[in-house]
Amino acid sequence: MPSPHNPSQNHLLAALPPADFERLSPHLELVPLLLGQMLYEPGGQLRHAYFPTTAIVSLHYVMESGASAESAGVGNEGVVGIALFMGGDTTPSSAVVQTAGHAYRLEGRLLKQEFNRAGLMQRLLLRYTQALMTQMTQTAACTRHHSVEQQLCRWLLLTLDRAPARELVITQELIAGMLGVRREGITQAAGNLQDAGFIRYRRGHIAVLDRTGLEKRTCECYAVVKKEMSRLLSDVQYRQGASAIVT
Amino acid sequence: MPSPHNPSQNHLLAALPPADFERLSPHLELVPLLLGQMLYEPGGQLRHAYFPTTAIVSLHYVMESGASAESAGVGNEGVVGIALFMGGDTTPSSAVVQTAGHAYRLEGRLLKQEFNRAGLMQRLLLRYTQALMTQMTQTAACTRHHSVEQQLCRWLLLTLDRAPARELVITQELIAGMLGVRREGITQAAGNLQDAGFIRYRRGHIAVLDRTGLEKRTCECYAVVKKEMSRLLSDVQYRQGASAIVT
DNA sequence: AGCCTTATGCGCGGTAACGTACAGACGTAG
DNA sequence: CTACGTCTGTACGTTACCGCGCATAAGGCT
Repeated sequence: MPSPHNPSQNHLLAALPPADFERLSPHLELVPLLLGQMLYEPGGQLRHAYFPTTAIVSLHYVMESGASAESAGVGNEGVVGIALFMGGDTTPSSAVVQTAGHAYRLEGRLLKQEFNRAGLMQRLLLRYTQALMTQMTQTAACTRHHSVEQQLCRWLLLTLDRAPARELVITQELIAGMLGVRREGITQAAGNLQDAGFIRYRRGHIAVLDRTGLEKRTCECYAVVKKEMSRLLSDVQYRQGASAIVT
Repeated sequence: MPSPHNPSQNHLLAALPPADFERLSPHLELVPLLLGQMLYEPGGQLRHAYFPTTAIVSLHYVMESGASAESAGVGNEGVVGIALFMGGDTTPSSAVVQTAGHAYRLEGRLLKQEFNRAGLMQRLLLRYTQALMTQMTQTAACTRHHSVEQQLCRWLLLTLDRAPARELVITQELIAGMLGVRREGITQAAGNLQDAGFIRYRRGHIAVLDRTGLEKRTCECYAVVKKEMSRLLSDVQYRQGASAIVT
């Protein structure tokens, strides 16, 4: 009986040609990621890169005052630890597990090595990084010009796209931390969405009932990020389909 | 009598070892960048990369509503056209000249080629890209949590660091567009700073009289970006000093 | 079952920034 | 040197979000 876990659940890993995959595979270690766990601290030396499968990780900056704001999220479409191959080795922002689940981790040294082969993995990582930048830019613009409710819709949709189920396990308090707003602001916005019949929630669980409704209520930012992601990573998604064979 | 312009005025170009520089140098074309000029449109194919010397370029996203927000600025410490070597070829955001001046431009194809040599230029470009991401993250957080006045201070300082003079040529209207706020908001904040004796301005000109004052009045975001820039690009700055010899 | 932690709901006053409208002031062009 | 366009100052009501405080309820734990 095979494990339900498989590196191909991560799109980047799934997109690798067999030869590259075989080379990395022995070094991929399945690790559980717990809610709230900090994968790396601001300024701390990165040891591993994480390729999420079912987990979702949030990249964000925490201010001196304790206030915080997410700049981007990472799910099974990407990897946590960009700085390893970008050459900075660390960043001033932190990576925190936003949805518990699993990831495959790889020693930083090996990721760098693989990157420097200048093969498909390098191309994938660079294109993924660009997608990440789009997310960051869009987050900044959205923060500036859109309402909390619109931002909540955007966040729910982006998270849902990465989540294995249609129910998210997260408190309003945590969502508030991601968006950098008050908890009460989320309570109110979520209340509106529930009244509209788009979502239903209870103590740390949010079920999405009507995706289309959320898409209508959110701002353009969701679509921009989504479109750019699929443009940049389209071949990644294609190959992911093929990965079932490998399994 | 030599031209006052020199590729080494751009830190990335200045940091190249002579061999690499000689290879690129014949293809570097000095171009004037006019205020408001759009170097590339959202989604448009990038043809050239631009290495600013005296010009400053703003990367920002323009919403459907016409509202906009800057995600990062690029001066002589960097390059405009990251997407060329990241593999996406284009981005949903645009690049607009924020301070008129000059830049050296290089055909996209040649930049890609140089990047793929996997030499120092690649390392520089990647580290610069990481610095850019820090700027984006910080902009998002700053937008969320800090006042218009603090953001104005941050913006002035970052711009000043890239400007050749201590007087900036820009209207309040344009600054408002960068920060994504109302023009009146800038008028008010700038008025405060002038009353405090930190700046003096008149119709499109802003002279900075007291840097230290601005630094005291701004938020932590300026320091974070600045520090990360110098950490990631320290050897770049070092070599820039040496470039005087080449001149 | 009952308790106790933790998540959510709600109200109130405060405020920063918005949208709009208009007046003055600068400086270039004619 | 006059006129006009552009940039800046000011003032209004409006709004979204904040900060605080507390009430209520849900659900895990013993």
